[in-house]
Amino acid sequence: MFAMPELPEVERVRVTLAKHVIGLVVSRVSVRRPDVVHGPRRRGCLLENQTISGVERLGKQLALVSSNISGEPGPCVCVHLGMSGSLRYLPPDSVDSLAPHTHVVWTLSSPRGENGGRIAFADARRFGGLWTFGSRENLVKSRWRRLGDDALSVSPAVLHRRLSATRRVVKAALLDQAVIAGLGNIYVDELLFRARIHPLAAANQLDSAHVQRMVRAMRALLREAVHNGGSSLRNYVDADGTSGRFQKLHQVYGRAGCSCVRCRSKLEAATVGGRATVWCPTCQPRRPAAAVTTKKD
DNA sequence: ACGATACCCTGATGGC
DNA sequence: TGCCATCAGGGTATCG
Repeated sequence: MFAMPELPEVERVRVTLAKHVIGLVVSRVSVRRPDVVHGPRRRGCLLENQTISGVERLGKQLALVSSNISGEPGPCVCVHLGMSGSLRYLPPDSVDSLAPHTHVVWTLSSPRGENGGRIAFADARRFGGLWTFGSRENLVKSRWRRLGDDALSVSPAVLHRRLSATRRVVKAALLDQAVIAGLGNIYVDELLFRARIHPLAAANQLDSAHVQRMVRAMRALLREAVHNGGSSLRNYVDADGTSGRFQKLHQVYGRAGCSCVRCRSKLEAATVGGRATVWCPTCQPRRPAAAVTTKKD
């Protein structure tokens, strides 16, 4: 348990960072730990002398998108925060020394050359990293092509199709970023609880009503989490250094053995898909379809 | 094709 | 107080 940035936390970083850096020029890049940077390393690949034109997100991954001085598309850096990564904006007047494990620092200036502050990428465990691309299009065509649709915008039909194609248990499938992008251990447990689906239910046994319920619960959950600044379990902060509050609203994650907020049953726990998993045995029946309809058995 | 497992890595935690 | 084993987890790789 550390920062664990999932979709809501990464979205907060995206918004808070974009607010400060769009339109600024990268005047210098300092790579303090070269092994966190993957992909081409030619000059400019880390956005030197480029203007930051956008900060995008797909699932848990971010992209700093640039354009050159004439506004033509420039290189692009994909940022994955992994378990413990952070991307902070440090304003021009900031006197704070860099956080421990800061691996890359972008120094920014306004188009007129005034001090524009800095962006700092830090990642203690180094499960995250940076990937360079010649253009945004290259990122989307290669690395991001391997990801499923974003959890905030996936349609029930698409998710249903993806889930129907795997015999894994639903929790394992939802954690797979190629199935759906953005969910991690916390939000999968929370959304399955809200949708009243057992984490060990077979993904390909869910009917369209289940998936529809799941998508509805997922959107509501993720939006609430974003609006609450995400979940800060140890030290997650957004680009401004602000912590989230959503951890106080978790209904099952981290509550193994506690009573269900809905029915007071004792929450159960097990390892599923290699991850600690908590659910309510009453609210989340093992066979969602059978629970109401089946008479004989 | 899938599950199980190991690995990467560091900091927080609990036991002694 | 201090040491040490344990745990946490996103993603990838490997084996069965």
